[in-house]
Amino acid sequence: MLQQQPLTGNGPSNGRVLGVSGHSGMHAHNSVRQPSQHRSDESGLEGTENGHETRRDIGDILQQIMTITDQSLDEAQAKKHALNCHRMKPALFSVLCEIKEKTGLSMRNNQEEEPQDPQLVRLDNMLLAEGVAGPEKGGGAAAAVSAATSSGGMSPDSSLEHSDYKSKLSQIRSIYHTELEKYEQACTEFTTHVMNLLREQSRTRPVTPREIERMVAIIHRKFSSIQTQLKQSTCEAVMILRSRFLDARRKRRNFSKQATEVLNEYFYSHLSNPYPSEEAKEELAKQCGITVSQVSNWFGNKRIRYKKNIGKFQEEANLYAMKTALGTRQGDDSPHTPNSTGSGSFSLSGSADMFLGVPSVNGEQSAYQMQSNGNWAGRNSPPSGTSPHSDQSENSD
DNA sequence: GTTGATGATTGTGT
DNA sequence: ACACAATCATCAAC
Repeated sequence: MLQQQPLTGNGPSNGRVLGVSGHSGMHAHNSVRQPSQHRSDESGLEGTENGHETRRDIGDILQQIMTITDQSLDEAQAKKHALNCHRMKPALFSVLCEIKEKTGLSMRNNQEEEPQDPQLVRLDNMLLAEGVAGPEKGGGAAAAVSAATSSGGMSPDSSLEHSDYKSKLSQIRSIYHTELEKYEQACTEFTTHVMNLLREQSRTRPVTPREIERMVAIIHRKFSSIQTQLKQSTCEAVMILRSRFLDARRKRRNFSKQATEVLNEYFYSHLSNPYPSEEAKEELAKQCGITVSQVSNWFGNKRIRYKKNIGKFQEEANLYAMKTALGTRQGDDSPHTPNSTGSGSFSLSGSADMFLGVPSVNGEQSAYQMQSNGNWAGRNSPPSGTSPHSDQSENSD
């Protein structure tokens, strides 16, 4: 790039070689003019000096630029001013522009506007959904809470947990916003600083608006990657919080005694085919104050556990069979039962009654409720269509 | 603290 | 989509 010119050590008298007025360029080590050269043969760019002279002149300027950082602030400022006023400056500037154009093109190809990072979009969406990002006091948190608890019955202390959750969430939220603000502020400050620098530099070297733009974009990219990290850790914090407070599995609540009773009554009174239809599930859910999916879960668990250890459930089965039998004889004293036993074309005859007189504990007696393969009889028929609640008067009141 | 009960989740099969 | 089976995580009694 820059070829160092041989220094002649000719002394301060050559200081005005740059044609710089006043005090600048007076130092010996900056004077590179050869004594053998005559000013008269100068031609070249301005047409007043010859080629040799011009080249050396350029060399002088470049040399001065190179050494400008070694000088004191005042000296450097003075030199800068001198350089700006130098007659060669426009020419040098245009050369620099040309070089820049060439290198700039290759750089530009490398980094055209990249598509938005999908991960960042996901993070943003999540933070928005959780109520961390987005408008203040948004319904996000509440929505998240309700979404998380929709699968389970609202327990009495749920509101207390929610307030705890909310306070923790808002804590995260405020930290997130503070940090974000800090980053943004730092980004703005740094951008301004860099832009000022570039503007300053544009006096001595070509700095295109596009270059400034690119520099700003680079800065923003860097800062946004930091912001992404912030978002990521915020998301993690929210997830942990959620799992801690809202995971239904963690906050399992036993169903009320009454609800369990209703479910058990249905189960044992439909033991031959304990697969409630969708409507029956809805009805049971309503009666128990739980969701349909909880009813499904309960029946799923009950079937499997009953099947695994019929003996253990024998007593319970007898109890509910008795209840059901009593209920049918004396009228319905258990208003919550699906009450399918009354005209049970299918249920009672095949289930509840039998328990009253089948004491065998090892479970073999139940083979006639279940098929030999362990499946319930009727399981293969369409579950909902053949549901034993066909005759039940669900809206008994 | 241990243990059995229980509601929920997950993976698999149909 | 639903059921089953295994498993997890919590509750509740001791």
